[in-house]
Amino acid sequence: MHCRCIVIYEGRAKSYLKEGDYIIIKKPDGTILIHGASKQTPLNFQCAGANISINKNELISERRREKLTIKIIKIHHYYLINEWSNNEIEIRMTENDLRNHIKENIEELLKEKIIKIEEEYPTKFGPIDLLAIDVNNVYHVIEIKRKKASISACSQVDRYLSCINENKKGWIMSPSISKNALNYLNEKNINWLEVTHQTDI
Amino acid sequence: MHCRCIVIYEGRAKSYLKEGDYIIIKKPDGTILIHGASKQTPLNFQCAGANISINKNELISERRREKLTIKIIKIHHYYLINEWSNNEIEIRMTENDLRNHIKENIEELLKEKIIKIEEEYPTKFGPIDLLAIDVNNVYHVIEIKRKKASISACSQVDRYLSCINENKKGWIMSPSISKNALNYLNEKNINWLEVTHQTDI
DNA sequence: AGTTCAGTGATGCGT
DNA sequence: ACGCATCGCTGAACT
Repeated sequence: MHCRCIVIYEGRAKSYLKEGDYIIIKKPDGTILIHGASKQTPLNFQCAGANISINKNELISERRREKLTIKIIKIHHYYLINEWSNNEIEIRMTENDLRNHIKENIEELLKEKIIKIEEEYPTKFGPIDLLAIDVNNVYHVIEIKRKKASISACSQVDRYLSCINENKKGWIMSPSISKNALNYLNEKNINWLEVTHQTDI
Repeated sequence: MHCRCIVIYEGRAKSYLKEGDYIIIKKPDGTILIHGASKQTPLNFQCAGANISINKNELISERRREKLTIKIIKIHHYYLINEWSNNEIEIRMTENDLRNHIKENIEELLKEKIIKIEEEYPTKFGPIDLLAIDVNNVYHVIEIKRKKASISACSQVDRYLSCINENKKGWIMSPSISKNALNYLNEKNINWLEVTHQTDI
């Protein structure tokens, strides 16, 4: 629907969208999107599962503690979508793909004989992406990032290392790493290894 | 536009969206959105700044190293948007709002006489949300989160504290905090203070 | 229902 | 450009 309207939101935050001409999309699952003439993200929205009611020229969408109110002033165009697919998209080159690739080539990457490897190994500070134990009983704590690793990734490894009471070595594996992150690593017992996505799949 | 199509993306990742009936939105800034019948997020998209070309029944959008290809099979409905506002949305209850509130009430919150306070104080590991210096020359390093603080917020404070060579005290101020984060705080010289948003504005 | 984490995150701001 | 932090992040998986 293309219309002139005002949008008010109250919930996790509060927002006010002043009168203008916007595109409003309502999906069968209760999702509402209000799009302006630019940007990928909607100006306002309501997520799936909302209950929609109409009061005169107001469209009200409520969901848990969130309320979206659209005051409709003039409808420019209305279109009802009869055929609308609900297919999922297939995505590759995710962190998971990279992790599988690293796992399969772990001995070559670490240049050690590995006797055990665990994915998402739980610690009290969160799960370690890959924990590899080598033949000398050194624990390799590996954090994987699908794109450039930043300083927060270093802190993650740091926290995980503090949970391991064995001989240990920290690793960040990513296609690239920020300068600050490298500086931080140099002050800690953590290593960075460049890994690339398998794009030929 | 409502149409039957197939969408292929190659860039930061790769994706394939199988033939189906979807809603395609093209914005004046080059943004493209492909929406399925559910979810708030688009199935595929291209961000602002892309160049669009048409080759027979294929719509190709290129931007830096990203290429989105839409193979159009059948157009069910086409609508050209003539009046489309580019207004911005006003949002309140953001982190910035919370920071201002904390800044105004800093002495009451810290229970100290404060002689100097800085916002976004720069360090080599990033900017400190609020740095308050009290009458005893203790540096209070304050990290603010608008909602539940997680363990990464603790690491942030930890990194910032390592940049201060004075008597110092670390703080996280947020409406709530995760269990893991509290565990981490207890092992460090960092405090958590519950603060709430001013919702009456 | 809460919690945690990845994401083609996007977006904005600083250097 | 890169680096960094926020977001009503969303969505998904697990508890």
